[in-house]
Amino acid sequence: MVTIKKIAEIAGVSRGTVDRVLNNRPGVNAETYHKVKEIADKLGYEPNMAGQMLAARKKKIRLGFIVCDTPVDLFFADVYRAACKKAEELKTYGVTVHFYLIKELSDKVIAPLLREAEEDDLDGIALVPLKMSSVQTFVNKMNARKVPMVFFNLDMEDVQRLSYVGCDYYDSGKVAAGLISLVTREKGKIALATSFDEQSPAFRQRLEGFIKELDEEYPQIEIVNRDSNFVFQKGDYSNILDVVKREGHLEALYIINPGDYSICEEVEKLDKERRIKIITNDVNNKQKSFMDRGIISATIGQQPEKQGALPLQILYDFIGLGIEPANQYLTELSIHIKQNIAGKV
Amino acid sequence: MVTIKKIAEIAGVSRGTVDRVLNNRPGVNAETYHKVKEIADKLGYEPNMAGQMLAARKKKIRLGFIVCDTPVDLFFADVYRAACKKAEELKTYGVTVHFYLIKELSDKVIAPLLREAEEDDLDGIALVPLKMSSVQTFVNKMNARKVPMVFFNLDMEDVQRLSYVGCDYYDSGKVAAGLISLVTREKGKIALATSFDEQSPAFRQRLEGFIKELDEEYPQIEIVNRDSNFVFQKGDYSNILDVVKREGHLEALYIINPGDYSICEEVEKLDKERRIKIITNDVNNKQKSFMDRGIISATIGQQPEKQGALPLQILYDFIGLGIEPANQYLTELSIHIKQNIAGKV
DNA sequence: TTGTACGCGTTATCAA
DNA sequence: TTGATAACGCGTACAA
Repeated sequence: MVTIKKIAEIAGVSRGTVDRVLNNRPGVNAETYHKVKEIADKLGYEPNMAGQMLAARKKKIRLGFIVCDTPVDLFFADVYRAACKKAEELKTYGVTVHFYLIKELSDKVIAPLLREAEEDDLDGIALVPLKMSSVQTFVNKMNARKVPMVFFNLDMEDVQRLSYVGCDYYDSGKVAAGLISLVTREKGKIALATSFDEQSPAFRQRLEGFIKELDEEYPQIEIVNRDSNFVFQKGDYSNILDVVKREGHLEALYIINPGDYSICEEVEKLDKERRIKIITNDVNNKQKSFMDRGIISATIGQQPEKQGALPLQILYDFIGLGIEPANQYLTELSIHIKQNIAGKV
Repeated sequence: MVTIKKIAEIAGVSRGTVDRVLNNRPGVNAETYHKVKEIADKLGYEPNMAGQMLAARKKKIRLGFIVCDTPVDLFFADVYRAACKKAEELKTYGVTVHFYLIKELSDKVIAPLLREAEEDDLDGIALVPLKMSSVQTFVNKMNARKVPMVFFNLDMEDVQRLSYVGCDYYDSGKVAAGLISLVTREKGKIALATSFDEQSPAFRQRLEGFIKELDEEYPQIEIVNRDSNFVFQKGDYSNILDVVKREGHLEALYIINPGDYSICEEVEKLDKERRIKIITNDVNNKQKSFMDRGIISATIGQQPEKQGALPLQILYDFIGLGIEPANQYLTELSIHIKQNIAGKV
């Protein structure tokens, strides 16, 4: 194994010099720089993680994790849990993680929380870049301060960020289309439904991928409400139920953003013979019970554990160990049915 | 954070003594032992991994990884690849991994390979406990020598082993039943097919889980060849094809152990209208192409990467860091369709 | 510009 | 039975 010490011996310089070269720190003669660099490259130097971690403890890295924490956001509850676990693990390496819990999705509630985060002078931040003015302002400020940020669950263009951890929503829609093709045997009428979330463009991307895949691969499947009437308001599913009633033989329903999932029960009441197969997103206890009862047929997960843990790991690796992350880490679009959901919730 | 040094200070002894106590090494006065132990417990001492890893390099741990490597075993090719990657990673910690590649599944070929492994005097071994005399003998010998072993892909009862990494085949069969219920809309005729593998009881367990779940949850689905005629011989699919021909309207086919997958093409030739939905196991390039062509509808994966990497990690953690593993680590039964298979192969 | 020395936490070895 | 010390690889503060 190639160590700094070994390189120093071969190059005939001190360990300090080699360290300066490898970490691109100033104060090295150009000639020695090249000599050392060459040897290191040739021997294939890779810093030893154990040593790095041990040394990194002195840095006392402070990270922030901003996430919503409301009874209805079951997905983010899982994310939060995973982040807590990772935070505990990182303690050993001298890292402290500050959590900022969003209790309500309004600028009024979020703004003071983010002000707090600003003042805490963090070394790195993980957050969902919601399309809200308070969040946008915060992101811009942190960018100006050069504080590294990792986005999770949602990406944002035209903004400097270290990395993104989350799913590809367009592909998620395509997977939904594939599932619809399975349960319909590639033909028949189906419908769409979603709640509207102005803070996130995710459902639009899912919709796009879904329609694209269905049109291209399964032309015999007809979406009865593809251009209108698929968005329901919180608690009021009348327009969706009307569609279900109007169409005699609906084979399946893709619920993109189910809200609190009660729409599933409403649809089932209209569908005594259990003809309509419901496909939806994410995995949680409420869904699990609906699956057990045969109300939901399949669901598409997006690894909340990874979305909680990886951003913190990325920030630590970058700040503590100098490891550049990839531009994005896409979570797997896992398919869950009644039989393989047990261990997930 | 609680360190050995801190405990030593509080207890008024040296670090060496604390180390002896924490690692249950002999040569400590009973009284000091209890005093130190108590303090460590009270403060909740957790060994620092970075420190341990740094120190563990001196042990020069030697691990063995025994796996089959033939053109037809696509699943184990993925396992092997993952193990190689993990071995590379472990090099940093002073671990060398010796690979023993089984080129043919016969005692004649395997016996000398395992003899080699015996002589290499390994500190720990990862292998599939095949039901073959050469393997059984080897396992017993290693057990007598108290060499820790981790089994992957297949577990074995009545044998001391450190841990098992692989799927639950019974549950795998249940997931297959769930998929069959999806593609059939819970009714109609389906058929079974599998190649026979005497070295592994896996397909029997899958079969059991499949039938159990189908009988209990989906009584309207009929397995036309549930008691006979579902095992095909290598390259000869006549009995299965006869079943397909005989039954006019087969909705689906569950191929448990597909062999080289060519059976899928044969079935498709008989099924011009693409009525029969094929469900099978594992994920690889051959399958992917069949999925793209619509020949296979869905497949159930069992995380070959995890089966390759985790056994080595477990052995290192145990031998190098003294971390006791769980009794088993079940891999996820992931469902793959055309749309979410891209990144997997 | 370069070298030296210490500390991080754990383990092993040698001395007492 | 115990203590002291060196070593692992890295980062950095300080000295030259």
